Amino acid sequence: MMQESGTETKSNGSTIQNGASSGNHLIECSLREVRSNGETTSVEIGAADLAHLQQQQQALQVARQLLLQQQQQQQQQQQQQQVSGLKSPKRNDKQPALQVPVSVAMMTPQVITPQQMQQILQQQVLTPQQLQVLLQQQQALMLQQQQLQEFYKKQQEQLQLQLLQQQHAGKQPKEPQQQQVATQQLAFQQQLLQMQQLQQQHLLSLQRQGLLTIQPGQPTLPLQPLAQGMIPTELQQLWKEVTSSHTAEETASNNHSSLDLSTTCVSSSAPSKTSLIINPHASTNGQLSVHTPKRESLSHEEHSHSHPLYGHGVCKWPGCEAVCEDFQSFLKHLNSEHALDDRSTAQCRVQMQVVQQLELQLAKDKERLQAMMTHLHVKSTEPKATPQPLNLVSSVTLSKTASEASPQSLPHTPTTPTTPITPVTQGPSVITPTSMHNVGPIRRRYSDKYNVPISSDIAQNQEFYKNAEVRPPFTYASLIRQAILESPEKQLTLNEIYNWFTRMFAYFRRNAATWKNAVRHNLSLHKCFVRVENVKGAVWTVDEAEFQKRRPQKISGNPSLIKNIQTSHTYCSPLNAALQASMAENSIPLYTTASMGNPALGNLAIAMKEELNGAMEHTNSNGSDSSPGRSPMQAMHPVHVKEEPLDPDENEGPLSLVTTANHSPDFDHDRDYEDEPVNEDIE
DNA sequence: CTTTCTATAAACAGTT
DNA sequence: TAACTGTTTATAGAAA
Repeated sequence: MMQESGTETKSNGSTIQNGASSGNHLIECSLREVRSNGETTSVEIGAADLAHLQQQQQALQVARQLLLQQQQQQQQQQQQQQVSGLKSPKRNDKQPALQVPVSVAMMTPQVITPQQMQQILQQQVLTPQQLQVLLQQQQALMLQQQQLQEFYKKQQEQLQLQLLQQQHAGKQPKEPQQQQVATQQLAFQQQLLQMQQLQQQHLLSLQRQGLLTIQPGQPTLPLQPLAQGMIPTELQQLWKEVTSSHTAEETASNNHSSLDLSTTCVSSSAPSKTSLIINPHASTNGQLSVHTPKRESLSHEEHSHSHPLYGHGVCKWPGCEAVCEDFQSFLKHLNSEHALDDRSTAQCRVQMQVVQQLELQLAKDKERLQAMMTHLHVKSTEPKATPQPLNLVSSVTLSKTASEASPQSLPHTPTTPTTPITPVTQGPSVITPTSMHNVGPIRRRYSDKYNVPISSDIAQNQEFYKNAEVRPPFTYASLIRQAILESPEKQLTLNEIYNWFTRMFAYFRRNAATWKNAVRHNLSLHKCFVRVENVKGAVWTVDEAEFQKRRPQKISGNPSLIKNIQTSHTYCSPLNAALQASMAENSIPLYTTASMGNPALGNLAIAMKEELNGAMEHTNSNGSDSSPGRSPMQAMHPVHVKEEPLDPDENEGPLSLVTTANHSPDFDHDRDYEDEPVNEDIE
């Protein structure tokens, strides 16, 4: 395995070196060159950055190990739950006649097969209780942020008024007023601090539960950037404004501690002590403040927020919005309408994906910010994330070689897989694994994804596939074809195909021997792949007609998924509403940065719609019928989504359609974010 | 139960 | 010679 990646870098290294010998400015162009060659590498990294990168890597490794441990725990729990029903997976011959399920053997720490990893990644199994808790936490935090914003605005108005009054009334009554102002100011600041703490805690808990991995780039102090990232930038700026302006006017006469506070807060998301000590309010209710977030201070309408699913007399359950006069009726409503059933479960799943997507987004933006700051302040070039064989996980898999293996594989800038990470499941598994998404036998059959065309799926979930080591739900043949068709010339060498795989899918960054063999095997086996002798050697092309011949076998997603969707497909509309609502009211306001234009969220929605839609079509055509007629989903998509406005080049289309003359080398679609080419060394 | 498709593993030969 | 590329065979699981 290491061997494999070693050889890979070797072959890549040669091309890089060619570039390197050409001049000193290579760094700024090497990326492009390399990419256009279809090479995947990050050798263009400056030697000065190695230390930094290694730090990052170590941090990530720690995070990953943590994650793996949790996943193992989860795995074990699941296995305990389903010991009986286990289909013994593959390679039973290696097992003694006892018929010990292979998975039991895999419970051994540090030993996780790729299949298991993948399965773990895809399962997303949570107990409803956990889901509830997580979602509540999340929503509570968001509510708090909103509250704080509102509160802050009010306070700022008040402040302005008072300042004006002061100016008009002369300086006599200065003291009491100013003290009042200062007190309010402090209260506000303290709330912000508390919120930060809460967010930190929340993030930490997410991390612990495996929903979030530690971001690279903050090897030493993960907390600080995390907290910063969680604060809406607007809010932060406002805060800064007010503190600076206020202190500017005030410090002359008044030596209140607001200055210290503000500076400490702004510069480093302050430790809790300072705020608690300084703030008089904190001293009164400080003991509780950490765990019961500053509700007291928000006095008004606090009841309405005592439950994250209840606000403004409306049930906040995604897609519900039922009006509840008081909290009691809300509780009643909650218990009756949102009890634990398929529907709620499905909604939870959606919500979880929303949250995960948001977290992924957040991680990206933080990374981006980090890169920007790094670029502006330090000279460092933070060469982001050229997809690189991520040996971390695989080395963990290798258990023993892990410790020594990773350090030497230098420029891994691990892109962070944050999306589908399964937290530890615990408690009664009311939801059987089979009722959840993507659970299957360890060796899952990955035929082409039901109905969802490969190119659109890849395009839409590009980030996901790049970062999460999840096996793409397409056959090797489909993937190879996609790789070839994406290339400008519609032809690729074997090595270029390899590189496409590793570039596009984190999953293919390990076990190279296996999948490369499979790729070769597929190329040889399928008539649709034609080998063409070229000047430089041989390239592979696609015989589309042949490929289409082989097409009829395109069905089937995961049966469990479909079953699950089917049971809940009548709720598609609410789900969708929930998704949109979530994005509208929660996420978007938080992302005031460049990520606004980022299609990731929209893509999620689309992908999920497709998922639902595809599954439904499948079930409908399956004859299972059951009055599919008035599914809300069909109202939304009367016809199956062949439309695919996002990507014209589609499977079914003739090859000529696929030609994208404007397609610059095969990675212009990476624009979305991916690998910050921060390499511009302007010195 | 059979067939087909796919994944995986591996042997092997030719080429670089 | 070793690594890469390409072909072929065998086996097994999944799905139709």
